[in-house]
Amino acid sequence: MPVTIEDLSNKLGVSRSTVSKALNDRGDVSSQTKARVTQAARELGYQPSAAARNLRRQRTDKIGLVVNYPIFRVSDFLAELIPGMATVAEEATCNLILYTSLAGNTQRIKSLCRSREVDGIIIAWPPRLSETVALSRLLADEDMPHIFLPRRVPHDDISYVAADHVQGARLLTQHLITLGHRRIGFERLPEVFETDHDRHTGYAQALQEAGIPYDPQLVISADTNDEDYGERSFCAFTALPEPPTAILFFTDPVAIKVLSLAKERGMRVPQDLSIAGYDGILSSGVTEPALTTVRQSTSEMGELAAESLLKLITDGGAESQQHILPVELIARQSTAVPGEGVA
Amino acid sequence: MPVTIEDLSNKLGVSRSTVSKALNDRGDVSSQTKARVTQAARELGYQPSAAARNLRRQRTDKIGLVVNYPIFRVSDFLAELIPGMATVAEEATCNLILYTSLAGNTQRIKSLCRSREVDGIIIAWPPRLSETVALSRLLADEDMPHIFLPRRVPHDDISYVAADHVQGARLLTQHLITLGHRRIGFERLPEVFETDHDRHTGYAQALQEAGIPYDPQLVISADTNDEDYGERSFCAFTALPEPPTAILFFTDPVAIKVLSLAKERGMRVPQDLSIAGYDGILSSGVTEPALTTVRQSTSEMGELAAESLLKLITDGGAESQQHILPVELIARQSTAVPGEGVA
DNA sequence: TAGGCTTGCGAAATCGATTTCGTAAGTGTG
DNA sequence: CACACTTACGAAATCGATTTCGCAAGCCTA
Repeated sequence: MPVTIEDLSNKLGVSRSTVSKALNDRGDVSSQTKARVTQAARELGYQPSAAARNLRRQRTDKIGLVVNYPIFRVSDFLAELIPGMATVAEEATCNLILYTSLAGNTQRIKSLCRSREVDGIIIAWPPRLSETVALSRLLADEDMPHIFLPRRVPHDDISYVAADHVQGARLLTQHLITLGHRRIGFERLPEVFETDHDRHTGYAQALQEAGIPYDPQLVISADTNDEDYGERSFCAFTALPEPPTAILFFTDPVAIKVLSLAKERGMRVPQDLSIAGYDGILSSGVTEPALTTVRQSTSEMGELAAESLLKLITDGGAESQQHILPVELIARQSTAVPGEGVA
Repeated sequence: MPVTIEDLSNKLGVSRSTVSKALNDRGDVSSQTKARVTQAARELGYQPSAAARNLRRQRTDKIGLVVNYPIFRVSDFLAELIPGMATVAEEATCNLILYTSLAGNTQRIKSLCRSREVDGIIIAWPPRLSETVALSRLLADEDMPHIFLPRRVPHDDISYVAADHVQGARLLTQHLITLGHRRIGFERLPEVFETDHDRHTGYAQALQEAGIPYDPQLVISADTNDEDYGERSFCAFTALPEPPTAILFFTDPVAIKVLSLAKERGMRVPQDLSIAGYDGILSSGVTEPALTTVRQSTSEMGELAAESLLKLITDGGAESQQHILPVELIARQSTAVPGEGVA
């Protein structure tokens, strides 16, 4: 049995209240007594019971991360997200609890709130906007501080951390235009509402800035019924009467798959076709050719989300936390001047 | 304020004890009362306070994962490990708490034990064997169930989950021998005691089985003072009077780095040199040439660790859990018949 | 009908901390 | 010297559940 505050108070001949106050700097205790208590606590290796403390304080110093496991398992998103998040939390003497089987289950999320086993929740799964809003309302009703990730939410009162996808798509498109491309294919993923919308905006902006007319034929919506949608998008692009000389795919994994697909069909990347991905996953750097992509710093996103949630917790959610992180273009060998190889 | 058991008992006109017993199937309650209580609990959305329950039950239904963040951040190890682990835990109505800043800090680990905020601990950082043993003793003294990952621990009373590295290195070596290699370089990493030892055993076994004499010159200990040790190992191998025709590197990231290094020096892989990695990280599949490697299923490891820890918790640690998971050879294009390219 | 047994429920103790509030001793002031 | 005021401490309430134990009512049996 671990040492309790009672053991300490018995040993010292003072009351439990005094011990507690001494250890928590509550004033109201003479400096000598405090010294004696501190000393004895160290000697006995006293550590307050988390459960007892949580119960009395109505606070757990834990934050929850709700993730959608099947979706994130494929990428290294979690690997980058979690450690930074946990580390930031720990700097505030808080810990991260993982919930991998709550995504989409409103009932169980409500239970989590009522059990009060966390002080706040980070939601990292990509639901539709309507679900996001409904969920946010639910959590607000339960007085549970929360923040969404990694999508922008177009509501003033909902907190989120996201990346600047307008800028991301814009940078990629500009990069291709600078290389001399005029027909640039753009893959859309309408399920991912705000992200898709933002990227499309950035793509259109870059075209307009360069005076290139927007051609709807070059914008193809992926059909995501199964995992192979990348292949179908690719075929749709190449089947065009006048195919693009460069294509922006929605994610790196898809672009990487298309890389080998193109090779199989005897198309050379980047000589015959420039290809770009999105996200900057680790693998994108080691393909042949290495993939041009946009990197969003997932670890920063995690850290910022944790910080913001901690603020929401302490401030009582006075003002919502909305953060858009800058992204970075990583130009590599999968994009080049049309018709030419790498320099 | 959330609904408490008191609210429920008031509303129903029964005592708190009865409510608790009804909801926890403690017998001692008539079926009608139980029905009324259950019904009312559902209506009011009652969920017991985690803190109160933890305090009384002396159990939290939480397990801790202690990781060494800086080391694991580079790979996708965590991304594969954590979700499976968390999911298994959740199937047993348990959750995973992450600790990223405890590795190596004995004092804080002891505090974690005494605060009793978790029922058991999974330790996933690669300390020396001596540290592992000392840590295990400490945890045992604190009555804290625990299990180590991902290394074998040569002590009967210490629980761990690891991969079969004897077999892993053996498979790789056999694969190269089958291709016709006779001079196979082997990179050692002596810090990683058991793992290094096991792999070396597997390497030596395979050589012996094939009747190839063991040449100590072909076995090079990496000098891991900085991150670029892969380059130094590679140079050491190529500087040999009679260099190997194939090299087994200790990890995939190192092997991948060597892939580009070799290319820079005008060596063709696999025609001039076969290269193999170890671990089967995601990136290993997309390099050019794709990397031959040994895959250990990190997700299975996580799941098994969680299961085993849960057993240790319920059984009171009656018998230690020691598991060695099989590994799988993934033969790809970075290895080939010496002098020849891919088929 | 007395005695024993089962059934169903509630009062109270308990888990281990924090926090409120009351009070005795000491200190300073006019 | 009387009176307020500060200082240091402890008794007791509190957080919200679970668990122990005692008791009353109903039932059965001899």
